[in-house]
Amino acid sequence: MAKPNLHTVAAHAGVSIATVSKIVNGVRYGISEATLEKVLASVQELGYRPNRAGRGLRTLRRSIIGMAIVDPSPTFLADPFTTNLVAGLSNYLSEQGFGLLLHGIKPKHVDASFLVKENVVDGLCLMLSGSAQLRLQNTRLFSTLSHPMVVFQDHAAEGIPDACFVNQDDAGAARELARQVLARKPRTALIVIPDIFWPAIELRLEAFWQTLKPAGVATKIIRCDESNPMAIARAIEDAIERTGLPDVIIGANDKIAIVALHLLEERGARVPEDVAVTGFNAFASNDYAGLDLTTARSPAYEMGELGGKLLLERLEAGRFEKQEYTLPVRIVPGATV
Amino acid sequence: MAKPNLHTVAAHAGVSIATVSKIVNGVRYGISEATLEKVLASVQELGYRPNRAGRGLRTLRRSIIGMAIVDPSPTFLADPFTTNLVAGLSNYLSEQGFGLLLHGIKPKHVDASFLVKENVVDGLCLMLSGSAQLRLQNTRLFSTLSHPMVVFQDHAAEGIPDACFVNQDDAGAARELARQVLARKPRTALIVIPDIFWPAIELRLEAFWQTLKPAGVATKIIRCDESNPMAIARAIEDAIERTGLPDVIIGANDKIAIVALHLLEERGARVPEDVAVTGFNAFASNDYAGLDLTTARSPAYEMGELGGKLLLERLEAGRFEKQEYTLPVRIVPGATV
DNA sequence: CTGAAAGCGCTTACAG
DNA sequence: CTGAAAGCGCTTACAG
Repeated sequence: MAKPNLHTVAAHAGVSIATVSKIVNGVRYGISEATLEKVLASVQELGYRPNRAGRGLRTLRRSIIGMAIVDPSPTFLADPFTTNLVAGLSNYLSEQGFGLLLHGIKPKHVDASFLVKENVVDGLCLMLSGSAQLRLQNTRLFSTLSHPMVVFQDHAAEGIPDACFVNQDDAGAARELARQVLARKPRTALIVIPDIFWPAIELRLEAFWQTLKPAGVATKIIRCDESNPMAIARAIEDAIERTGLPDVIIGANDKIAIVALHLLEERGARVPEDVAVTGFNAFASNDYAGLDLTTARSPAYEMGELGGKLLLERLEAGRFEKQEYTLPVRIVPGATV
Repeated sequence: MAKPNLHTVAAHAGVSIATVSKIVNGVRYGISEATLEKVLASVQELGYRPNRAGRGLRTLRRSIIGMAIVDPSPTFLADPFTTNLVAGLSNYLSEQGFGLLLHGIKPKHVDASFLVKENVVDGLCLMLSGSAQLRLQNTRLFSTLSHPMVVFQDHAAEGIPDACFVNQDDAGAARELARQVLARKPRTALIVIPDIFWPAIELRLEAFWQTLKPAGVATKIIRCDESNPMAIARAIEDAIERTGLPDVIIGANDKIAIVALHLLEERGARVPEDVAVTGFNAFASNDYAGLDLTTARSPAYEMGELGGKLLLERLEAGRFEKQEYTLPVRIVPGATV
């Protein structure tokens, strides 16, 4: 049996499609009680559900927001930051009757995405990995689509109109963590970051560096494949072999810090007496490690909600009020510094 | 500047909209070389992107699949099982030019979801928590929408037409884990499961029980809020207080097993000599714990891909070929049994 | 090889 | 209070 449409319902109730349309859309003025009841009964009986393609065509609004996550990994949702952000965004949009079209895209294939090639959404949310240059290039590409955009974890750039940037205060929290570390008067520090470029990581790195350097701390930076705990451990081991045990190990995120803690335990180094350790972007999922890590808690879920809110307000108002928002990141004092 | 449509492009190229439509859709027969070039140039120059609402209305196909995750938690994406499944599904659909509309729904609010109230998608993927009765009720509700459905981690039921069920072999893997545990000749076992109802958990529980019971193992089952490591630890502590240290602790998933391992270490119990421990649904994200846990690796990503494939084949063929698929779950031998 | 025309399901300004 | 009609952007069978 074919799906009922406005005509089916109108015929069943003995009224015009215009009347059914009004009632289905909640218009109640200028509708007689009798008609209302008849139509509502028919809708119920036939199981009518409005086809969004029809409404979308008529109103040129589809009530769908696209979320493009540009990430080289197929498990682009693996990171709890992404997961929490998407959950916050999706829940907010759902409450407002909007759908979230989720799309993980490889950095090299952005132009092949149907979000780019076709006109499917009312607005776009973006989260991009890659070097600043590649990110800018991809952001420009998305911006040619003339959809309002909310970009997460990146900073405003020239020539990106109708966009709003939503960040967490990576630099501020990294500075604060570094300051706490400095209280231990370290002489050497090892900063461990992922080999994939993420803008937030670069910001943290910069803030760590700018705080430790002037204090005279000899700081070394190493990169590793953070999707693999073995690779993280090997990278840290290597660094220790070469330059000895540092006074501090700063993980660019909690995963890295957790691997560092296990490795230090194996080597019999005391934390924080011999080596202090910090993480970043704490999420509930890390609590299972049972480690009392000094770290910073990410407001990823709230960022998702805020991004959704800003995008829907933009759709309403015709423009973004502010170009950039930065959410505070709370330091989680632990036992590792 | 308004978005270009078929008319804009047709006017620019000096042809009819029918011709532009054909060319944009890749039709190449019966099109002269000159026309092809002219139109392609106009498309390029104007930055034309077909509006899916228009095509969708005409073809009654929207190339969008809905994924409904019925979960009481707002962070419905927190579990790595869900995350991997969604990534596999989303990637498969993207490759085929389909979009994934993601929607986390509270069990009590299913009928308020726009996936239910409106006609937005070509097909539906479902993942449901809750008691068997509540799940069946919600599955029935979704099935009244007459969309083809792929249901993950649940079993075929009466009165759900046009649906296909995709599972992992929870029972088989649980039986195998229990058998390995039995090799240690345990007399007592503690099974720890989440207090939220998930069908997969029930299946594992049943399989553990059916394997341990006939072997004469005194088996106790406790429930806990697995979203909170403290709550897990407290529940296990309580059980140990009451009935002493069991010979085996069986976690319904890896999170629970990891908390159990930390707790046993604190108590000075040796693993596996004093207490053997098993987990379930291992994912890369758990490797960071640095524990060599005996567990089972979930094919969640592959389940997502398979679900997407089955749904698109169903759209093509008009019906599902098989009603149920069960993917194997590989045991990961560790050092905790 | 090309285009005119019908129609997918819906909303809305307007006439009655 | 109700409905006829136009039109959103597109595809497709058909005529030329």
